[in-house]
Amino acid sequence: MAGTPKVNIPKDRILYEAETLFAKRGFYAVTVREITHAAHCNLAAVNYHFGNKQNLYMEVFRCLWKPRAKRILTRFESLLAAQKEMTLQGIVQAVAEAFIKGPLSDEERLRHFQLMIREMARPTEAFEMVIGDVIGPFHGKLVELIRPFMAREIGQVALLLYVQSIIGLVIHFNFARNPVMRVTGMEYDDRFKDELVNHVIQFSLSGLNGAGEGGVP
Amino acid sequence: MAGTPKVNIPKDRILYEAETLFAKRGFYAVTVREITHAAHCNLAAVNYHFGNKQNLYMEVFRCLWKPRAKRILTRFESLLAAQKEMTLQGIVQAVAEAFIKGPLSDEERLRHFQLMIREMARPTEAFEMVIGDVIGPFHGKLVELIRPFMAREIGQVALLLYVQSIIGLVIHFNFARNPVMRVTGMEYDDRFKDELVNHVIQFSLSGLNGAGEGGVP
DNA sequence: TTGACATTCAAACATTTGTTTAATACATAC
DNA sequence: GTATGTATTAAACAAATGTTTGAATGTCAA
Repeated sequence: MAGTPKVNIPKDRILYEAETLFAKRGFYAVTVREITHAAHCNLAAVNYHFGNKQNLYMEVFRCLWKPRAKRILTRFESLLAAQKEMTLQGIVQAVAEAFIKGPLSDEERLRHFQLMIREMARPTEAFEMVIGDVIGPFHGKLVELIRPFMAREIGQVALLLYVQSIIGLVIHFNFARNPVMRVTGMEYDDRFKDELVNHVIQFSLSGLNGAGEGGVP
Repeated sequence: MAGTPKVNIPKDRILYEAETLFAKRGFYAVTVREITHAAHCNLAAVNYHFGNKQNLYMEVFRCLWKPRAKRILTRFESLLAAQKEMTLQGIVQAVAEAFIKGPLSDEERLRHFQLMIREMARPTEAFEMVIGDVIGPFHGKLVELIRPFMAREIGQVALLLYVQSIIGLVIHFNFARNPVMRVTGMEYDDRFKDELVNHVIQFSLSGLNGAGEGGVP
């Protein structure tokens, strides 16, 4: 059952198993029968509780994905608040830690980003929510946080691209596990995730020119 | 028909339309009937020419995806060869240009990376080819190109992560068009792609600390 | 022209799919 | 205990899916 859900009413079990399967294989590759079987309930339960398969998918985003995204952002905020003074490094560090280590279990984080990537690859109704309610606001906040540290003559688009790059990095290292593990030969254990966080900070701040100067002071 | 294929024998039309649809919507969301209809041929043609749907998917990677990947890498090589002396900036510039502008049409590039991302999200038989024959070797080559420029004390894993980050950036800006366009408000036209290339170079070399110093000299 | 082969076609096939139904079980309030 | 509304179940349904079939069509050398 892969993790077992907290609550044990069938509706919640369906939501949980549906998210796991949708994340792993995508909407069309998963059948309602698979979901209900994994959730140990009757085939008709999906239509009874959620109307139809499509709506179950949306409910997964509303009830599980979005709250989880909020948890990540809350972690980001508290990491930020814990710092004595606002620095560029502190901001990037908070992003990297919240996204790469964060408040989620490893399996949960993978699920989370796989669902997100699927929406980016093929936007559905859920895309509006993902971008409008989560990524967009977070991106905006990050822009305002970073702007004061940038040289005055930097353009608005340039600033946006910097923020996009940081986000792109953490998404990449969360999502592209398979290739990353293949080419680095590393497992995604705690040690490696620490290494990833330090790397994202280093790379985002100084890029290749700062490489080899030793990680975070 | 979205672009129309070069060759006009049914087998090639099927391959072309299949790739377009698979990239856009994924394997399971696309039906054999859709493919053959788009390719203006009979339903049975897929099974006659390719045996079954699964094998058609693999043939798309073998006959269209891999050669296209090779074209990108060839462009990378020639961009590299065109430079007087090997510099860090020259290497990153060659990567960024090959991947973001490159030898492909805009639509072709999008197709290319969408298929790749789908394999990363859910590896199939094609994943072995994508990683083993294309990404892996390219990654390895990039590592060796960049290694001489790094500080001596840099670790092997750290070096791999730097290379992964560069690749991650170009993938992100190619793949995550929808969110990037949403948050930046920009279209993926030639001007913006130039801006992207310059940004990737800037960010990969100096990160945030180099931001606002003006683009490539 | 004939014969042999490759290709195309409409139709049918067997499964699988999401969804619905109608009967049953379960709970809670009166 | 009975009634009422909710939840679960097995079974059926209609539509869609990948695949197969066998006849028809085209191609080209002898």
